[in-house]
Amino acid sequence: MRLSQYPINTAKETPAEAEVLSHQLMLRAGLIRREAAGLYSWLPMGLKTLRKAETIIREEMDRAGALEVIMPVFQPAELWQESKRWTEYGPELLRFKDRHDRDFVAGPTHEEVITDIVRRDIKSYRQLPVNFYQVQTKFRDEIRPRFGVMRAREFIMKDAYSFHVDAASLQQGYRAMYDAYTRIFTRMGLDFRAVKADSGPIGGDVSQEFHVLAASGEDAIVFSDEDDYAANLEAAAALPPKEPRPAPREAMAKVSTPGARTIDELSRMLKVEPSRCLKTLLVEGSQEEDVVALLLRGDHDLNALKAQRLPGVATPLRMAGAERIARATGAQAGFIGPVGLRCRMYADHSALALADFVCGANEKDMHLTGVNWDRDVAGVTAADLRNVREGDPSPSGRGRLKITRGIEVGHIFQLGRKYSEPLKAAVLDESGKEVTLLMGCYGIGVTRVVAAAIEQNHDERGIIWPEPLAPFQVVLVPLNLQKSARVREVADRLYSELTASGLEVLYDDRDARPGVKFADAELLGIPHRLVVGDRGLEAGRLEYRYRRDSESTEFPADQALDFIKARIR
RNA sequence: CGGGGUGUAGCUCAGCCUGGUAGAGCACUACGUUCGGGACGUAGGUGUCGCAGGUUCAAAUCCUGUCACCCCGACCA
Repeated sequence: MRLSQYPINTAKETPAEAEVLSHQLMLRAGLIRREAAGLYSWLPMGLKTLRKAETIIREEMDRAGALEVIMPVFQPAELWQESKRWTEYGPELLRFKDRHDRDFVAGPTHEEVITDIVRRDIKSYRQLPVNFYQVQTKFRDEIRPRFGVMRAREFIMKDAYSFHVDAASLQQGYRAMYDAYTRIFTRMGLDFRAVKADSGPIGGDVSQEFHVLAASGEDAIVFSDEDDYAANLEAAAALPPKEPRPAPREAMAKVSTPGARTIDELSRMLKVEPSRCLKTLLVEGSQEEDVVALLLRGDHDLNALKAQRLPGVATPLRMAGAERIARATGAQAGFIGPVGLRCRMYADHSALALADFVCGANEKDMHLTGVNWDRDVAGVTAADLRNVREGDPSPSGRGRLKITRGIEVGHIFQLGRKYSEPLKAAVLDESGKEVTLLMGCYGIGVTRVVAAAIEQNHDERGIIWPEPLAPFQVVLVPLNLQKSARVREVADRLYSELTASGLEVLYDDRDARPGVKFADAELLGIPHRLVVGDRGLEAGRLEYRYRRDSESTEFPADQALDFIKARIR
């Protein structure tokens, strides 16, 4: 492609709307253009990369035996009513009516539609297992779209759905997708990790996420330093401490702690480590006006997902308001404690291992010291309530946990009968008996992958595309092209040769100064740069530089094709 | 949705407090010089000052409303 015929608009300045690096670079490089909150156009250079990602995904899905389909973006409400998600999904589901006043949704995902297709077309176990996939625009009316294409409202997803007669087949299909995803992200040249996940609103039993590792990632992921255990922080189990709880030594005493509303303030005022204080959080119960107390060590954080799974706790988790707290305890937040509290109480395993601890006295400006379980507090249920921390023992039993950050680019689920049951997708088995199908679903955020690739691969000059995703493999930079007949002749010939040999070459034949061309080549992140200049040609040499390198190398001009080919991939 | 903030040229922003001719840099067009790391000169085009109402002789500027967008918290590929 000749750059003179390829309108690109690179910017030196960072647009004010962009917060994260990938977003800034995508705008500066002219890959995308924002149309409205969370809605983006993909311009030619950006689309080239997007298509490369799609191609890798298609090849690997096809290789895994999945069949490509396209389903409608807009879906009839009836299907969503049948699966109950019409009411369960919430405001993220964009709903609208057509001219006949019929209800529709803009598809955020396609479990309902694919299940509808399968229940009508698949009648026999002999047609199973089967896996359908599509690469398609999805719409989720995110409360707050941000980070550009990373969390947009409209985005492109590869979604796949597999159907099975029995659990063994489902596991096999799931495993095949796990392997396909591993190949996909490996081929894309990304540093990624598969982690145990929470299933969220899609539902189901088993699920794993694929994360591209990047310091700016939105998710915390944890892994063992000794085996292959890895999980999303929100799904990582915190093991109970091994050491038995020490015996009580102190008597319980009430102390005045004016204004000490946080663990930090309390810890400073009483000169007690946060780990010896008890944090008491009141959350709304599932019954009207009910509250539930969650008890944690002062230095630990509540894990909302774990908490909202407990019996009696409202879903989604909501902290109790000031009025409810006052009604339940007679005090205000900051001075709550389990002693004498009469609501349902769950205590984290580590909190239960404390002896002689400090907690709120359910009285303004008062705390209790020397508090002990059983002796002073009764009726507490043990539970895993907290987020794990770096250094905690791994739930796998081997090693300690490390924490890093990741961008979720893929998610695979074993859904079981969550959709096939309500939508009545069943086939006859070999004995002529009707069996409800088991289902798996598998998603990749294609547009997000592109952003994640940049988030993981950039420097102060711009994008550094992993080669499989780069819009062009080679950027050909002639210097003083307009004046030097020799440069033009060599560059034109090189361009023809390289292109004819199947390489994707971006030929910067603009009438621009060298600095401009170099800067754009680096911002755009083209992996291989070939410079043609009079200075080198005097000695019969060309100059080559790999985008990640800081130094250039020279080589004989007549060996360009071999030289480049040896360095591709 | 709650809290904070911003809307002025394609982009980054100044001007607003204290009302009186709408600006700078980048980008864009033409010409000339320059040409191995984001050049320079000359000339040029570019605006519903987010929108609507109000106050005033006069509003980018003051007042009211409204819309959009961005940032911080609960969701997801």
